[in-house]
Amino acid sequence: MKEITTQQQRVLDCIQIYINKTGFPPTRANICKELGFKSPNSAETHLRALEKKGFISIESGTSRGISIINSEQSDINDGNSYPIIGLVAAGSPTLAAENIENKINCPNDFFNSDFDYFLKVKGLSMKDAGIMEDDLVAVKKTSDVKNGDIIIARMDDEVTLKYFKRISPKFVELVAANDDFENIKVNLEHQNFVIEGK
Amino acid sequence: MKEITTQQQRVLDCIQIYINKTGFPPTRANICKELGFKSPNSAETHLRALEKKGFISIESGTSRGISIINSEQSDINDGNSYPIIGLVAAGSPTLAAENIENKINCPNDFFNSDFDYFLKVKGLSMKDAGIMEDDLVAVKKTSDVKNGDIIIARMDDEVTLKYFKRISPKFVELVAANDDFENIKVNLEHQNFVIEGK
DNA sequence: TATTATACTGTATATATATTCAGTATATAA
DNA sequence: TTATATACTGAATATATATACAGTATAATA
Repeated sequence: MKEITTQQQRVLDCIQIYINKTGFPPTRANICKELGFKSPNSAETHLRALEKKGFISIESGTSRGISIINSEQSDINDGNSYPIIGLVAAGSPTLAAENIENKINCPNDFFNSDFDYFLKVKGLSMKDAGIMEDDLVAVKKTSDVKNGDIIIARMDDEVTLKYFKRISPKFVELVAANDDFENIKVNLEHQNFVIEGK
Repeated sequence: MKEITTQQQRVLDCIQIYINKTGFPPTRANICKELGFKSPNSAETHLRALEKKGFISIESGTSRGISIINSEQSDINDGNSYPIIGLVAAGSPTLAAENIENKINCPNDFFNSDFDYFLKVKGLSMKDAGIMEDDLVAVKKTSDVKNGDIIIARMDDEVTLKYFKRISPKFVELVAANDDFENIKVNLEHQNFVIEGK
């Protein structure tokens, strides 16, 4: 996705607003009126540029045949959509937009409601807790965890989903809910997150 | 909102599907092609009827100027949205549209994927299984259950969420995951459903 | 019985709309 | 310096599209 100019952004916003307001995309003339252009070709060239850069797609020969490609771009978080994040590879920043696989739309008064995003599970270390590969877990960003919580733990550059067990003020054990996996004892120099299960 | 005929419903569905697929509403000709009509006026008259009944609004003189008024009404299950159903009152039909509280939108390749709807939990009888009040459980319509499954059971006019335990070919015990609740032994004259967790 | 709503085919047409062509101007990159 | 991208005006045109008009037929109302 290439850079977008301020004018192109205005046109893109205009399209989104028009769709939100009317239910269907604008014509070239509509865009001109909204943004004060005096020639339909002004809109046309902007649309071509936006299409070339991948922000919209234009159905040729079709009136109002504009559709916005990446809805994430124009996504205002209204509290009902949560990002789904794949378990990231070594060292990657967790919440960088690149790792967002998808968005899930939830009425936010359901579930226990207090979570920030979904995480897609890789591996079967939590099998016996009913959490399987590719399941989604609702994750809340926090470091306030207690024994028995299922947590997302990051150690150096590895991310895992385990039960939390504090052994001493300085040591913590991460317990897998699958006998095939070993438990891990760790010192305390990592971030971690609480979780609500699938 | 007046009654809708089956043909008008087909047209309404067609509009919704077209919008989902393309991002903009169909023309009269588009509708004709989708539904096999041979005259644009067939679509036109249905659109007028739908407008008169309040299902859509039509912007006069505007190409593709159709917008659907109550998006709940025209909801086709495209595989990505599941109804959320409140625990119904005594004896009510479970899947009647009236009981659908809301819809949740999920990419259907997530979760264990094989379920039909969400059910909102009332009461705390499954507390110790991590299922709290107002949680959503993913429910699959089936009667093929085995011991240890968490099931939705209907007995006469009561709906409950319990562990399933078969005692004998004729008797079944419903076990609550909360010591404050009593287990229930039942004979076999009820429907039941399997479940996937919170 | 007459009327109204539904459910179409078929034709015709005014106009809404996309889209091209011809310019002007500015800034940035090769 | 010669492109290339951006950012417009203004006019022209082919066509996509809404929409009216003329029919036919069936079922439900009044």
